[in-house]
Amino acid sequence: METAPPSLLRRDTYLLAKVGKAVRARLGARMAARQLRLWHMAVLAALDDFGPRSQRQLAARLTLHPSDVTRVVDDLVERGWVVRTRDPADRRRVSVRLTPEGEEALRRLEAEASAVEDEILSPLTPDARAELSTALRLVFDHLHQGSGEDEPVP
Amino acid sequence: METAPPSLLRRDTYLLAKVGKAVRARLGARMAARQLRLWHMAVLAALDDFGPRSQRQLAARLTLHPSDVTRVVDDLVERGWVVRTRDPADRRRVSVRLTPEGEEALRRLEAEASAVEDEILSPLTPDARAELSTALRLVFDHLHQGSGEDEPVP
DNA sequence: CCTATTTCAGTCAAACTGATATGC
DNA sequence: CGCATATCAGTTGGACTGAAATAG
Repeated sequence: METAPPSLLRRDTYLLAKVGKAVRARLGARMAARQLRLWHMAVLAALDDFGPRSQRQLAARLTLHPSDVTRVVDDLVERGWVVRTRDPADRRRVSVRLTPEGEEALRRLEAEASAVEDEILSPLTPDARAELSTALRLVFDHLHQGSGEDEPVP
Repeated sequence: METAPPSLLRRDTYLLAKVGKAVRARLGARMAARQLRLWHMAVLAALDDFGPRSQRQLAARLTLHPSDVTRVVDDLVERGWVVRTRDPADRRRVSVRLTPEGEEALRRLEAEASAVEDEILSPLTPDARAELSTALRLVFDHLHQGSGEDEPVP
């Protein structure tokens, strides 16, 4: 491959954007091989972590639009990986619950994610990889605090 | 904001994808305020680094589709930031050259990129930031070697 | 009445595909 | 003729918007 412009290669913004995109592309390709997308795994993971949730809550947790949660859950229901039930306490809400088959599917998808992770991060020593991990987590957490120019902090 | 599923937060793939997306979104928003997109800056940077190039070469350097290079260069010509000339040696090629105004524009865009970089990476110490930078570069370079299953290497 | 949740239909930009015209 | 380059038109999947239907 022709090398990219050096002035861009020196920019962490460029590298972060490109590496992030590559991660999405590689994991996305593995999901696509199973006729799935990344959001399917995210929804399964959320249900596994949090237990049954309404679609509205899933949307908030995953920063996914509610109208898209509907479609993703449609697919998961069709595969028998989750079940929808009306919440009796508040019949507007649709509670989504993971099935045992859904758990198994999630385990397989997590193995794919681990494989991509190992592949992408293979040039790093274990130490460097651990430091990258903590740095990314710091940066990620910072994104969702009032730090940006958009949200005021109480 | 509601916190994301812990099992995803532990994944470097998730963090990389999300941070990368945030970088693109923030820088993209600043570019949009100038009626530009990220590719406009990338093309300017490539011309500044490499000197005049054909559109085909720009596409290869930036991993951008040739048909999209045409449109991006259209915009840049309209602003007087680049000029198109037929290559006399091979009249199929369109040589694109940066103008002085284009250089000035690039300097301004680079300042925006630096601002986003500082904002995003602000939770890191200078040492941690330097290590992140080298780690990202290692990972990025590794992406474009035969390691992936997608790209054949000549 | 007003708000919350889900769902559906439509929009919009980004990335890619295909076809064409031109020149090597 | 084959192949490369640039351009144009069209397609596709992702993320968002707006409105309707139902329930609190």
